[in-house]
Amino acid sequence: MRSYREYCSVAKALDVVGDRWSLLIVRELALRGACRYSDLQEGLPGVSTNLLADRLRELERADVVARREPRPPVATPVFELTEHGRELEPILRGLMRWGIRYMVDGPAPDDRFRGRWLTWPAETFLADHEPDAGPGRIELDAGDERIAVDVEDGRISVAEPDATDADARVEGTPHMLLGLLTGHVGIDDAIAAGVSLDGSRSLLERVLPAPRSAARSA
Amino acid sequence: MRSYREYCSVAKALDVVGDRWSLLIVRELALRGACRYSDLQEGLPGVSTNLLADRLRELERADVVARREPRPPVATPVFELTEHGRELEPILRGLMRWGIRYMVDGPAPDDRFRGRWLTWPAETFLADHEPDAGPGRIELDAGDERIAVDVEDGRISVAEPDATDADARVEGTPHMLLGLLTGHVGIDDAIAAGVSLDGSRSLLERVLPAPRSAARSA
DNA sequence: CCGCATCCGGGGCGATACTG
DNA sequence: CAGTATCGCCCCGGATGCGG
Repeated sequence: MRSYREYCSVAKALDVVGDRWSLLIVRELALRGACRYSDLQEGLPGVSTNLLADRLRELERADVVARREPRPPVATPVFELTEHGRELEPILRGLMRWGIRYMVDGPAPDDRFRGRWLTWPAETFLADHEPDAGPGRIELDAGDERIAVDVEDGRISVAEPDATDADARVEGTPHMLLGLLTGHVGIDDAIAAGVSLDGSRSLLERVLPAPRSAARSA
Repeated sequence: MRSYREYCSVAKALDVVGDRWSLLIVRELALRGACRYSDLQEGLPGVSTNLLADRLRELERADVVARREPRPPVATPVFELTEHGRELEPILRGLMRWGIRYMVDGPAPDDRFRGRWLTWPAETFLADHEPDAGPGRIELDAGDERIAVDVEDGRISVAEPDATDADARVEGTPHMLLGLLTGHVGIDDAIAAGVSLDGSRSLLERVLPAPRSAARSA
């Protein structure tokens, strides 16, 4: 991008990450950790391949992204955030929270979705309201890929689902799952709208936020 | 801007404020409060008039900016942030802090500057290290416009300079003033580099951060 | 197959001129 | 003062090619 040519720190930051796709590339690297070029493509539906290569180069030059060439057995380079790049995460989480209002009405007809994008909403909006109730795991399944929400000692963390079987499994559309996480949809309304809940309902109730104005129960 | 068409809250936020100049317009409105079209032009050197008009329209549609038409005696419309728009301020402050690293080497030859852009750095990096020492005011003058830093009861706030005369006045290049605020330049080095300090040096020392690695004293 | 580089078409962007 | 109008240009997007 052309520089704003302003001696202002906000403008300088945007000179570096204000380009189209740049912050979404950082989002993907922050959510995935180190990953390959094709992983980034999968997590950034809509990006064109030349743009992705261009941005990665620019971000590498600006010390936001580092490219590692693995040892000979593995041939494909791996991209990851530098420490400086990782410092963008709170800003991205801020944008996530700010943008929630544009999500509550559901996706546009041709919006793409990846389950991983629920990670920050889960960590932001969920809370353990019964810290003494012991650990538990909730699996969220929005169709394409699942995430695991771990609840323990008053803390919420998100992991990739592994062999560990969850105490509760919630399956539904991205719109409904996000509505549950943000409190815009209550459990009963979600189930009425097609969400399926297997396992411990009480574990889910333990972490969900209090319903917001738009969420009425039947 | 074209939508990213991703059902992700970060992407949706960038659909709204990811356009070129959009976040800088929000910066200017956050720093100034309600102001006129020409005020925005003055605070956004480099923006073209059609872009500014376009962005203001888009931001108004997205409920980030509100346009008020004053009563007949005053004929010119006034722009201000909505409540939703004001919620971008912590994000902009985060970008400011993140971008500081691109400022420490000084401005590019053709960078523009406005004194108001020192407001957030002052509020971020200064601190009252002697909360019981009584109130004081420091005026920062980078040539084009001044800002007043008020120190009182352990708190730092920035105001526009008025008739109140300051206890200390610091005058110098934007680069040197920012270096002082961030701790990259010590007082003595700043003075040696051409910064002029009138009034209470101790008041300045009371609020400046501890020098960072790059700041050596002579 | 993965990781890009190249090649256009279209539109966002930048600079200037102009008008109520 | 507050924009609108116009016109290039270059960035972006989509498709394709191609070497390792």
